[in-house]
Amino acid sequence: MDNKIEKKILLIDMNSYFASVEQMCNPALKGKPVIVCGRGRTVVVTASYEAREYGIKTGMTIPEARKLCPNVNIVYGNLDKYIDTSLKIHKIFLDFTDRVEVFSIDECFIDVTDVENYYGGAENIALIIKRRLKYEFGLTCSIGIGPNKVIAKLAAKMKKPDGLTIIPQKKVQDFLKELSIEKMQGIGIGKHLAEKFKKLGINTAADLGNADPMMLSGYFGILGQVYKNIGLGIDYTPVRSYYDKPPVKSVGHSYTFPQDTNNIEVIKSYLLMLSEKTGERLRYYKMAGKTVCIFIRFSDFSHIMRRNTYPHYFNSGVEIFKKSIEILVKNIFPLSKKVRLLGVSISGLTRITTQEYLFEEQRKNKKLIETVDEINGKYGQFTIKPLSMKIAENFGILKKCGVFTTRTWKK
DNA sequence: TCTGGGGTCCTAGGACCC
DNA sequence: TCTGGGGTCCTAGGACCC
Repeated sequence: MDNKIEKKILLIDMNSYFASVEQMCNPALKGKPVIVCGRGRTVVVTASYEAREYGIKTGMTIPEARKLCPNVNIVYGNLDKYIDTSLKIHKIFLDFTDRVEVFSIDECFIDVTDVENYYGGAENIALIIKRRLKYEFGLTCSIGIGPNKVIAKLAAKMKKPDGLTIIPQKKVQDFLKELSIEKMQGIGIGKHLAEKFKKLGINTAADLGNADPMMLSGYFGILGQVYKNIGLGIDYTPVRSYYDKPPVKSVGHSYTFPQDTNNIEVIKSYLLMLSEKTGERLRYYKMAGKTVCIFIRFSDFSHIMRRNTYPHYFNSGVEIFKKSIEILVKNIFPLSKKVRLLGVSISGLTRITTQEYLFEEQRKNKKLIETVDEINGKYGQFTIKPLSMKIAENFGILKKCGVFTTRTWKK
């Protein structure tokens, strides 16, 4: 790169975000062990730092968490609330620059290179952000500052909660020398890869940077060079503007049954529900797709994925459902094992305008679908629902398991 | 009361066309 | 009148992220 100015990139990582938002909304939970989870057969999605002190971690089952801390407060997650809070938090970042890239619901990169001088430097910006988050939301975050996104991300992980870690360019090499390969999770080097690297004698980030490129490309193909760059602390990917969002590539929903099942009628009913949810969200995004993918996890945790691409685009729940059934009948039925989880997703997406409802049936249904979406958007998902979904309800398990939670797709 | 749900990207291999 | 190669699209599956 011929750019000689050292970039100043922040990664803001909200600490135990979902649990902290719950504590902020309900003062009775403050200072107490809290876990946020879904309904049904679920796991801990986020644990507050008080809960972590008992050894509770993300991904644990609820009974496991209870065993470690019998008095743990269990909260059912409310994604809308977390999204709304996120959007408000982003406004703080946008006060400095629009170079704010949303990395996930609780993480943002901010490139302050061009504006840091107005605020007394990047570190000062980080301190202002921390103060405002604490004062305006009662939330803490860990911030990493580095010359690129990879280093900023790694730096943010150094101190949690409420940390601030700065790694300027001149300190990068020392930092990488100390960094074990397991601590590089979150930047594309997961558990499997870390193990593979260790077998090759690569134990630190610096080892990865010094590894023979031919050897790396022999094992990992074109990704070899990518890994080497990570090990060298090199990363040229820019921080995108907040207003320049990459297009959605796929949309889908999945559901774990309360009990494993091989009842075809039950499976079909849930498939319809998942298809409707997927269609509703596609329409919210003003998109349509032509590839339908069915994912099934069996009771023994093996899985199967089958997809099919169709010649035209569609976004109605019923159409997604019909295609899904086709795929099931052709590729998956008869079932050899009971089904644990069922997922539907649609890809091969395109943006659509009103005129692009190409097919007669879709055009006829368009008004009806729009009306139903409007009512469901106002009064909650599945206020109006297809008759056949009643089948699943008759099994008395849909409502119990929170399938009918209201979800609107703001942003 | 063992193991969620939402995504992205990459690869290998096959079909098909020129 | 034998045989290859490039390009593109598609599918299945895996690794990875939060």
